[in-house]
Amino acid sequence: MTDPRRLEVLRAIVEDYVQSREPVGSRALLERHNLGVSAATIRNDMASLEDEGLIVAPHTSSGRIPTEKGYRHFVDQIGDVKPLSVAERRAIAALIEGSHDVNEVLENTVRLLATITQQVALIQVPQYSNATVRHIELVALGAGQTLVVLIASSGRVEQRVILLPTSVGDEVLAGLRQVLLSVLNAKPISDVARLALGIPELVSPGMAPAVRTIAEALSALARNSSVDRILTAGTANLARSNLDFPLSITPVLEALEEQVVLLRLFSELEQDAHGIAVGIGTENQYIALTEASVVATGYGHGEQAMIGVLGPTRMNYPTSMAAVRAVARYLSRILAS
Amino acid sequence: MTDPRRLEVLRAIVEDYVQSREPVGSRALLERHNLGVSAATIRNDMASLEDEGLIVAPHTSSGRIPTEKGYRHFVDQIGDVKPLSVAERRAIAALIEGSHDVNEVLENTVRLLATITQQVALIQVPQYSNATVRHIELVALGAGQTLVVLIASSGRVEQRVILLPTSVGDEVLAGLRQVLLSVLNAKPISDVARLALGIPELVSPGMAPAVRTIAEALSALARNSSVDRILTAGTANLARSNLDFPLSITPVLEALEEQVVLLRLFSELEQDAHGIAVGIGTENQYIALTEASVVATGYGHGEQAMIGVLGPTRMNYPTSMAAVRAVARYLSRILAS
DNA sequence: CTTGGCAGTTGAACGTGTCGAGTGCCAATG
DNA sequence: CATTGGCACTCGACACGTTCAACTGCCAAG
Repeated sequence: MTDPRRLEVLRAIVEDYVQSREPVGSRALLERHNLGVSAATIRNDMASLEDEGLIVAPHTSSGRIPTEKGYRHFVDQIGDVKPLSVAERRAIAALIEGSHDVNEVLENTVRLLATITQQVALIQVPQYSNATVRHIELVALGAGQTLVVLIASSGRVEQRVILLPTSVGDEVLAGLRQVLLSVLNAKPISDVARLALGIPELVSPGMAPAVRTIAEALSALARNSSVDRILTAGTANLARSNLDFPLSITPVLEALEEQVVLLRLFSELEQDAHGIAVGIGTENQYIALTEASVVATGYGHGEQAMIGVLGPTRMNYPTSMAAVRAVARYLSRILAS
Repeated sequence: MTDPRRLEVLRAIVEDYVQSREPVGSRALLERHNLGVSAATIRNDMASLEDEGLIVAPHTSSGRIPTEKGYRHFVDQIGDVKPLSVAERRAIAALIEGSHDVNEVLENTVRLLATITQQVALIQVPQYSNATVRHIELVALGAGQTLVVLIASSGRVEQRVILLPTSVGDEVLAGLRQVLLSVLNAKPISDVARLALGIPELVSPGMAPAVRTIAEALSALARNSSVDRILTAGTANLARSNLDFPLSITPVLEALEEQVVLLRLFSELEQDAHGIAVGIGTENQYIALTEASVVATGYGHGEQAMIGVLGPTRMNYPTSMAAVRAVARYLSRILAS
């Protein structure tokens, strides 16, 4: 399958089908693209493409639509990703730079990506595996309830309210904080759970139960802090492509509410030569997403996290790839500054 | 309209239509409910109900379906809200009690409510308007970046990373923290913005610019902290009731992504005698939600925040009301402990 | 006020015929 | 040997007509 004209025909079929959502026949193809050959020749090429499983005819006498394999060939064939329009790039710059907090940047970014691609956008909150403990705070809330705050060097803040077995005052908490910090400060987050175990032995026996409770909370927070999260935006766009999900968009919406599924989805993708990963239909392992495609790429320091869009298999891949890549680049730049 | 039989007929029509999604005729009604009268009598009653605008016939010769006004009568007519099943109540107790953090409780609760009602669930994060400043933390992140953390007595934690005009070390930050706390500690969150303005004058002129930046960040955090948020769950359930939204579920999904809309939706509801608020169709001001209904109730101290479900106008009101009320009660109990 | 019956209405379902788009194949051609 | 024009054939979409079942509304009788 190296015949350049056949590749061209495949490309034309994908483009037309993506736009019209209707099977495309040989004649219609001729009208919209000047391929320099007659309809009959196209038909022969189409027959070959069908033999190779790249396109398929829904019914005996109707136009062809691309198969997953066809989309895959189409995507692999894309030489260079076209840049975004000036207006789009300006919108990206304006919105991203207008945010303060890291979280705010991510939220605005994912909404923006959803808007420009008209699809569901996903962004993984960056994980700093080498983050260390920057600070620990204990705050008495009254009635024995205490707020435990763990601040990581990455800027991530985790909090939890716990109930201490013995009620303690602010000054005691301040002392405890010193003990905790002496052991944990500047230590890797990943070591917190282990180190926290030994802390109760450092204090007076009377305080040990309270400290044990706090240590457990810190372990949980540290674990939490190293758990990935994924933000989504534009789920409403899914409903618009209702017709593209033969059965229903329900399973897709359900999958979008399951962080675990999305994380696995991202982790299973492999980036191609352009640094963009595309998962088409059943290439995505998760059953609910076998009718969907994902376009994603890494961003940030060492591409530690991913950003991407999710839509129907019949999606405009070039546009999505361009948007995802452009947004990821801007985002990386902002985060690095 | 005080004829008890007619009310009974209305109730039967609503129940049947909610279950079958099909216009209900006089004969079908007789088969499913023993009303003690003949079909002809029912027909007369139906004619009266139609005159009053409580039901309507989609086409000349077809069964009747309830109008919004009909649903409203139906809901108002509900005498007592039936309790949940033992299994359901056990599930609520288990899930809610298994959470640590306040936020975790809310997240689990809203997911649970979505599951048992098979609808979209919404929960407003409680607002403590009388919350005070419990703690302020400044953490140097390097490269002049500083993390500002504001902890409220409500347990809410707001954070933001800022860029200081002059780079300052940890020990200086500790001093600044003392100054900030001396002014703001235990003050109402609502006063932070005003009080923070005067702080730069309390420090040496050299530090003033840095402190001004911090003060601005604190103002923003305080403002943020008194902004309501709404968590949602079960959006996938919307897709299942696709047929109940004549046009499309797109506008509804869009509305669900807009916090402002949801807040206004909640704020416009009025609770009835049972303490449950029901907004039916166009009773909801927001255009995208005029085909939807909301069932909600307050929870927590003084019913400061609301929890509820959103679904098609053709929803099972008694079940939804029961679930919302039960979940709200459990939640209030947990939060109070 | 209720009831049985009857005429009238109407959307849904189904079968039929036509139309257009598209394919596959084949012989002819450069 | 790839390409081309032509032709027969297939099949879904659409429009149309018919039938069917479910209702309603009304009326006269109980």
